[in-house]
Amino acid sequence: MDPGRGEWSLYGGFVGADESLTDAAHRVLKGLTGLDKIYMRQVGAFGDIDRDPGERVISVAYCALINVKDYDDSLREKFGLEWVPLDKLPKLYSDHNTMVKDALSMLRRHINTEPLSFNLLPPLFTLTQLQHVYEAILGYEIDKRNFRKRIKQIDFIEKTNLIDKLSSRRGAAMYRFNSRAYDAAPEFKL
Amino acid sequence: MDPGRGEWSLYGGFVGADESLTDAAHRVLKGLTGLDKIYMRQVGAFGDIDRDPGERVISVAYCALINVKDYDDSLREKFGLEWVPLDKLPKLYSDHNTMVKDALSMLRRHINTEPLSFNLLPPLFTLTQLQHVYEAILGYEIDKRNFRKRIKQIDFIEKTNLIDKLSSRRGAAMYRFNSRAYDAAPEFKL
DNA sequence: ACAAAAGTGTTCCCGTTACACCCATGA
DNA sequence: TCATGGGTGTAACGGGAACACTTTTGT
Repeated sequence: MDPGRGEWSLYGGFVGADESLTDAAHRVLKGLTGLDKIYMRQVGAFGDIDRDPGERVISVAYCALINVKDYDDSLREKFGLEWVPLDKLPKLYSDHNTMVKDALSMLRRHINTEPLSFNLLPPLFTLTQLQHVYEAILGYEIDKRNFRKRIKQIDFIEKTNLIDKLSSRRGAAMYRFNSRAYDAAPEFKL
Repeated sequence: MDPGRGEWSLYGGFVGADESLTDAAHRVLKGLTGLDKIYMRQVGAFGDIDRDPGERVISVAYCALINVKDYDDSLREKFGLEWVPLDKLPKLYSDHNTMVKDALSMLRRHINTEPLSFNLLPPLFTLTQLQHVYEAILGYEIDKRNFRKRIKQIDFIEKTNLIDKLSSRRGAAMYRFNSRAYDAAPEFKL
């Protein structure tokens, strides 16, 4: 968002006396996007003295994954927010660039350990869509055959009988994240 | 430490209005141990509402590596502290067990990426000592030959001509961490 | 017919692991 | 001489990366 300080910044809020950090993060996110029950992880606490020229502020950054498709754009305009591609990220206010950097490396570290990707996809998705999510998060391209080989080994990504005819002439099989199978399996490694 | 609540807890302190989180962590550690310029990393912020039954407290946990040999034991008694082996760690106050767990997994994740180990060793050390540090942090035993093979590839761990005659009859070559070489090398991976 | 995306196996390479014996020395 | 820890090489394995062509169908 643009708070009028001459630099863009991440959106934030204050923690209420009777809510946890996690609750506060979800509250802020919900107010901003209308979305709830979302993948969200703490990035870390930022506590340099002069991070905010006004008063002393300690911030705890959180990282959430939301699908822009689910997002009500009128909220964006209402709050003066902009979506920015990571490779076009400008210099941000204070230490916010560090927050983004830390969040991103956390995402990359977790993508093979936690079912992140499904927060960015509709309930039914094609393997190509899933691969695009991986490539977006990792920042490089993946070999299609190797990727599909890996996915096939994961038992909580289920193939359905449905065919998506929108994205290609031939049609692509649609897959589904089976959260029941995921919860049952103690072995992570996506 | 034992704050008299009936449960052991980690040691903490409050952040001053004119010091950063990092500075506060170092200050507390120094007051407690006399040690400074120590490897220290933030573990995370802990913000549940009822973590402290008294008043609302948000804690930011830090993890430091200190060599007990460097530690003045009179400080320990003065503050009522105890060193506890991880496998004997009791149930701690509030969410402090989570802090320890998170700190440990962070250490394990970083041991191959950052020169952690040297904070736990004297300036000159034998390969067996270094291996013991690895085993202590990772929590399992490592094959001696494979370990030494890996270490040999690392150019910022230097063999010296000095021989340690204390730990064995035969004597073991002593090694040194070359911080100059480390800073010069952009490739991490210890 | 052709354009556009879906789908499919094999080979190679490299890093990790497993594994056992001789050496030097002080007591 | 023997007990103690120091020091060394090789073979098997497995996961990851590279790589190209056929299929389906709407236009």
